[in-house]
Amino acid sequence: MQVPTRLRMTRQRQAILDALRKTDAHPTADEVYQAVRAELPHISLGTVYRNLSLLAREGLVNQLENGSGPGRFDGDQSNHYHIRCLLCDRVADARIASAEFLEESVREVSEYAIEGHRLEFTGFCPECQAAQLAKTP
Amino acid sequence: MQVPTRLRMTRQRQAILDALRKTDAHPTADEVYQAVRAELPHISLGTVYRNLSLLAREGLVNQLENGSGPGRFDGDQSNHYHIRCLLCDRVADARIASAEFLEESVREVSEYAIEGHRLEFTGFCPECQAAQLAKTP
DNA sequence: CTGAGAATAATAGTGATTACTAATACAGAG
DNA sequence: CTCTGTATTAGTAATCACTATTATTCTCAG
Repeated sequence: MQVPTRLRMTRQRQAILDALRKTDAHPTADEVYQAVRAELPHISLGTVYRNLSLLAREGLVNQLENGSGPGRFDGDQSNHYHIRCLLCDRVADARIASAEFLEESVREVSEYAIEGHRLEFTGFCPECQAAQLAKTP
Repeated sequence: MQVPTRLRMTRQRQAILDALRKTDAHPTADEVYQAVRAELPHISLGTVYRNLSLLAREGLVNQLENGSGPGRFDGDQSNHYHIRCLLCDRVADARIASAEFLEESVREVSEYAIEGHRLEFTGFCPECQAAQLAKTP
């Protein structure tokens, strides 16, 4: 996928994009900032925020809708749902089929012009399950 | 539904709960604050926030997962999904059947202990649709 | 190469929410 | 009903995530 000619590719922007594509975690802006600082120690947090939303607008990355707490970003462009750990807030991919058909049901009962849906699963990640078991034997 | 004996029912708490149950809108903490001030002019915004999350923890109200912007609350205890207007952020109820069966599909492809799901629809409310039409004839 | 305009670093500001603290009010015991 | 202990409150400060501002620097089309 080529960056549109409108968008200059600066070292900072490239580093942010690389950092996101390198991981299968779903980092927050601050985590991206920490990661990119290894390469560009003088990068500004504002630059990370600006470029993440810019790249999201251009469709090069996805911005996850956050239940609460800081927003998270995903370099994986294929559309898929997410599972969020209720204890550590870690996010993993839920590779199930799209549930777009639900929108049709809503159109039948609502005056709204339905455009899309957000679906996220909640639960406990393997690490936190293990930690819970260790605490209560 | 009786409040657990642990929870004192202060005038402030009761007013917040009443305000939420009286409306079918899905007000933000600040909107609840404005509404309750009609009755209790000296109530503090912090009190509203504290009681809303307390009532949510006790299961007396629901806290909507906010995409972005301020959180919203719902006095309606029956479980149902929501539709959010992409332009004005208004929230309406989407009275379709629960899609709990999706969780089973996720359990098959994930190590996470799935506990629930959050589903929200997005679109344009009747008011904003009309406004859009008026702008581009 | 070079210069116009886009992007950056640093910092200040904003909006939503939470924390703190001294004062107050609720609810059960007497 | 009054007393008393603790939960709760009002008011304010602080925090958190993010956005705006601005002077300076960097990119890249020509």
